[in-house]
Amino acid sequence: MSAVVSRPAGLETRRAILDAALDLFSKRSFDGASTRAIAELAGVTQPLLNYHFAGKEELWRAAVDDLFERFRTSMQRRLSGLRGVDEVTIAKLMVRHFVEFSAANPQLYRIIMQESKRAGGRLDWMVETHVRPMYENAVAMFERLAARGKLAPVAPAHLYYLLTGAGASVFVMAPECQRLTGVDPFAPEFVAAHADLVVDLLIRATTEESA
Amino acid sequence: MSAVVSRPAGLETRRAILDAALDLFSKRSFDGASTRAIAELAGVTQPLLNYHFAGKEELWRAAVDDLFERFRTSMQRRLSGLRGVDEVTIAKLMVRHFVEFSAANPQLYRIIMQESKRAGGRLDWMVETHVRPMYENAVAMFERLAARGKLAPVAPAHLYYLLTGAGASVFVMAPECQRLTGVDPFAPEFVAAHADLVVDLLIRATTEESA
DNA sequence: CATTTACCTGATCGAGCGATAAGATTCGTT
DNA sequence: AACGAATCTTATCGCTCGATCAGGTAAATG
Repeated sequence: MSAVVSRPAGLETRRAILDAALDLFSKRSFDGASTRAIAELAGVTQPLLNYHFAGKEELWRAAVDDLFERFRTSMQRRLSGLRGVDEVTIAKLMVRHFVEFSAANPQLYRIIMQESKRAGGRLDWMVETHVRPMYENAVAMFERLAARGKLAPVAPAHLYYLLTGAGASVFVMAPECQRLTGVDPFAPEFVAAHADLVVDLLIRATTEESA
Repeated sequence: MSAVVSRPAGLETRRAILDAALDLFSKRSFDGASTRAIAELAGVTQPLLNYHFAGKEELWRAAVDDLFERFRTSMQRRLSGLRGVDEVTIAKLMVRHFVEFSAANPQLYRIIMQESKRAGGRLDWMVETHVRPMYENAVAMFERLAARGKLAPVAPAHLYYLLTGAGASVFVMAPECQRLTGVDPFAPEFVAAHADLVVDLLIRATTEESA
């Protein structure tokens, strides 16, 4: 029974709740993020979450929907108007965008990793609703690269987790990285260098070079 | 006030509690794993956890100690008696062992990733007690490889998170991998192939080959 | 055999959890 | 200005959490 949003104040509040929920769900996990903490961060009272969303689980789903939607649209925007461009270049752009998005929105892979550790309803829903389309895009990219000899002919499961793990882990674990190495992984130069590394690792540079 | 363990039954119970705690802490996070659930999985009653350990936090620390200790000893055993062997071969063995250990004990990187998302006392303790020594070993390995031209001269923070993320993520996220791709990442052939891939990615094969 | 002490359990505490009910308030509509 | 729906709050429910306590059982010790 999510409310019929029809006034600007309601939309703003919804937005604030979603942002707070993403922050706390991603850092503290589903169980560790209390609805009271989310409400406080959003600047509202706790029962209001149940007015805008049907319950904690549905708030989580709405927040995850919002985050994946942002990833999809940003990727589409990045790749729009590149119809004639070389496929290897497009693949590099896709990988680079994934790394950059993971740096700007570490919540995405924090939540994915959190839920992926344990079988259950939330994982099932997330995989079928959001992860599988992402995965199939990645697999199609792997196949285009393999057809051009730019990728070892390995099962896509290896490449997918290799790529996402290598590209997103630093940002997922940013507080540890900061404390362990003294380096801020969100610094623009670090993000750029990391994206370069991941691109180079995945796509063996042979002769041509782009982006 | 951890008890002075001096009878075999106590040691066995301690072991069962630690195993249950590792399983649930790693899958459900610190907050999500209730002491009652841990006790039930260990086959004991809940107040017994407070007899053997001073509280939830200290149980967590004991479990994490145990896990890192297992990693250290298994790595030492793997590398013992290799004093004269080529350093590149040793590096490959280290990376391979890391991947294989992450497959056999996904709890390690599940817990590391969980705690690394959020600054706090548990992260501080874990980094200074366990992660930093591991990291320094890795950095020393990177430097030996770079000195032989086997590694791009990149800041160790990049390489460390690249390596660990690429090597451990599949196993951390095994339930998702199973559902998403139908592949069981714990199957021996998958583990071996993944280790090969990570080794090849990190250490650019030039001419020689070993292990 | 009696005593001590390590090991373990049942009962229960206060605190925090997610959720709901009832009512106040705000704002677009007429 | 008045009405009604949308928005938000205060108070409170039942439940589970981690922790404590008093007591029971069993094994090693003298």
